[in-house]
This record gives sequence, C-alpha cells and structure tokens, in this order.
Amino acid sequence: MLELAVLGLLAEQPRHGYELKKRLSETLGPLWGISFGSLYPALRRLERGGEIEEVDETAGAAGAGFVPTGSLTGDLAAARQRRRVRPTRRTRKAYRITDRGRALFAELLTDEAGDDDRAFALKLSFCRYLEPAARLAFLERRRAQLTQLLATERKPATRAIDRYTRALQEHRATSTQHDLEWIDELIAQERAEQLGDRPEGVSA
Amino acid sequence: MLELAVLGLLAEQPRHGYELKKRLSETLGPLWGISFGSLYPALRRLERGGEIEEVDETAGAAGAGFVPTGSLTGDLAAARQRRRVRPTRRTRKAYRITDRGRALFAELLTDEAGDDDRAFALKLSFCRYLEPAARLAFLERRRAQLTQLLATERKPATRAIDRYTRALQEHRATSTQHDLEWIDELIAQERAEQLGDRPEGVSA
DNA sequence: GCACGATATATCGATTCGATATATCGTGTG
DNA sequence: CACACGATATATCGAATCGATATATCGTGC
Repeated sequence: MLELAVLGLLAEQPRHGYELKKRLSETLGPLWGISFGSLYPALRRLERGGEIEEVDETAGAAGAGFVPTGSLTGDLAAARQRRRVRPTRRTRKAYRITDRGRALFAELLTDEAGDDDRAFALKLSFCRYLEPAARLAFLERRRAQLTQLLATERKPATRAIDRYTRALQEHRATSTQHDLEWIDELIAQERAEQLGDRPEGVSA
Repeated sequence: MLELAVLGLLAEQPRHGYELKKRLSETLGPLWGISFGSLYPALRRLERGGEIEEVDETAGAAGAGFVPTGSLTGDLAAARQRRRVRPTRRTRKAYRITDRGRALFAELLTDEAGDDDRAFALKLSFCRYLEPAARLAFLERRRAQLTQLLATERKPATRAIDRYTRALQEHRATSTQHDLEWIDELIAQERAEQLGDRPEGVSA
C-alpha cells in the first residue's frame, strides 16, 4: 500500500522522503500518517527493486527551467540561492520513478485486492491515471462494498449492548450511508462525463 | 490498544481468543479487524504480565447457571444446542481478568494519549466503566479534536489538485462535520442525564 | 463413515509504528 | 555576530501488527 503511494507521488515528479510524507498526510488526511520508520525502508525496497532511482537534484535544472522539486528549504530558498553560493545542500535524496516503477504502479492501482478505507482513499487520489472504464469499475467496486457493509450494519444487534456501543453502531451505519451517497454522486458524474466525452475531442 | 480491547472484553466475563476476535469486529466494525497474529501474542503478553489468567471452562459453571461464553458455534449454535448435546469441547483456552488487569484497564481507558478513530471507538464502547465526569471529559476531548481537524480540512487546498482528490477532501470535511454533530448530541445527552441524576430507565 | 465448513489455537516473515538520534538550514533575539 | 531554536531531512531500532498458513476438533449433512 505504501509502495503504491510512493510510486503515485513520484509519477508526478521526483521528490525526496520528507516531502513524500508531507504530501501524503496533506492530501490524504490523518488517515495516511505514514511514519519514517516505514517510509525510508520502503524507499530502499523500491530502489533495490529498480522501481525508483536516486536523482541528483543539482543536475536536473539543465533541461527544464528549474523543476520545482518542492521547496529546497521552502520557496524562500530560491531567493537566497541567487545571492548566495550554490546550496549543494547534500543531505536530501530525491527519487525518480522508472519504467519498471510505472508498471508496478499501474498494477497496484488496478489490483482489486485489499480495498479498505485507506486503500480506497489512496487509489481515488490516483484514479485519474486509470482509463475511464477502469475508473468506473473501481468506483462501482467500492459501491458494492459499501452496500454490503451497510447491510450488516443495519442488522439489529442480537446481543444486549450498552447505549454507547449502540450509539456507535448507529453512527457507523449513517456514516456508511453517507459514504454510499457520495460514491453514487461520483459515479453519476463519471457516467455523465464519459457519455458526453465522445471517442474524439473534449466536449465542454 | 489491543490490550485495552482484550481487558475490556474480559472485564465483562471470561472469554477465549477466537471469541474475543469475533466480538471485536462485531461490535466495533471492520475498523477493528484484529488478526490472530496480534491477538494471541497479546494474550500471552498479558498472561505473562499477570493481567489475565487462564481459567478452566468446565469448572466455572458452578456459581451462575451456564455462563454464556458466547456462541460456542455462533448464533446458529443456540438452536442446535437445545436439541443436541452439551459441547464440552476441550481445545479452547478461556482467560479471566485479574485485579492487576482491571487496574491496567482503568489506566488505559483514562489515558489521553493516542486518540485516533480506532482508539475513540474502542474507548467509547467501554466508557460506561468511567465515572460520569471522566466520561464527559472524554467526549469533550474528542470534540476538541474533531473541531481542530475540521478547521484544517476546511482550509482551501493551496496546491493544484485533480477533481477526485478534491472530492475526497470535501467528503472528508463533511464526514468530520457529521462526526462532530454526533458527538455534540452524545455530549448533550450525557449532560442531560447527569443533571437529571437519574439512573435512566426506559421511561418515555 | 466421512467430507466439509465452522470453530479454535498457534506461528512465521514482512510490514509498520513510535521513539529516538543526528545533522543542517533559516530565523529571531540579545 | 553568536547562539538558541524550530523546521527540514535522513536514518535506525525494537516492538506491535498483519496476512498467510498449518493444524487440529467439532457438528452437520449426505
């Protein structure tokens, strides 16, 4: 799961560990508060496997006009850089995704196994990389999951439970209902867009 | 966290591992899908620490007439059990909580550290063991937490994000809002009951 | 009688967490 | 200008947890 997250973020642009962690918790919320104790080992795993590779930050600027590696020390660094020496700040290690990495990313993203809340949130944030049909299937899969979950949650508690636990169960059911309505909305939007979007051209 | 769960369930009555797992996922939902690979080691830890101890199931029945050890074979068993023999099946190891265990339970339940969603759900399901004041404080703590979370979620995304990620963020915010309203309701109920100072009957 | 699914305990390797260590950089303060 | 301090950044350690798997037993249905 962490590997999917890392690959997805690196698919956008090269980044270093610290930034990967920040991005994750920033866009995915507290649900994805990854620890360094799992992130750095994961980076090493991926590097050993050839899915990502280290990239020299100082060199990269050649081709494209200053790739925003993401705040060398914040955006402020840009200003300082001009009136100071080259930072050569060599403590950071940025990584770039490889072709092999992109293949694994696509595979993990399409993989139907293990779709809990965390996995769904992560995949959704990367589902723009899926083809329309696959994306719709992904959403429908989640919908089916939630529908089934809701059914079990709606079943009356057979055992005697205290009112706090009961309140918890009821709240869970309404939350799932809420999630389900949301997914339905996403699916509707997706269908509408795919219908409007003919096999040529981008409709307004 | 797992230890709190185990102790809390054993505080009600002696149970064996398999049943502990079932109870947890049953009452706490899929959020608490504990694996055996963590449950059994936890039981051994607690037993070594003297917080729980093994109890002979066959002997225990003395005082109370048939302690409902909890679905010897699930709910279906209830029906079967009546028209079939008494089980007496000796492969299970039931545990009972000790005084030392109760002390740890109280400590863990009151402990303010690490209150994520999982922890909150678990503690809520046991909060009947707290004194009214402590229970109210517990709920208020959660409320403060959610309020703060909502504030960060409402902040507009500074970065450019695709529409799926944006939808995700918006949904998270409304979900948190939903949770917050629910907590407010719980708090209101709690206050009302504590003021009325009535042991709460089903009087309507 | 006997295959089968549910019950039940246990262990293994891999993954993840939480805490901690160690630097560097930029900033604010006296 | 020294200097403490907080943010940035990488790394590692032990403990906790997961997911898969192994191995029994029990009750049921055929």
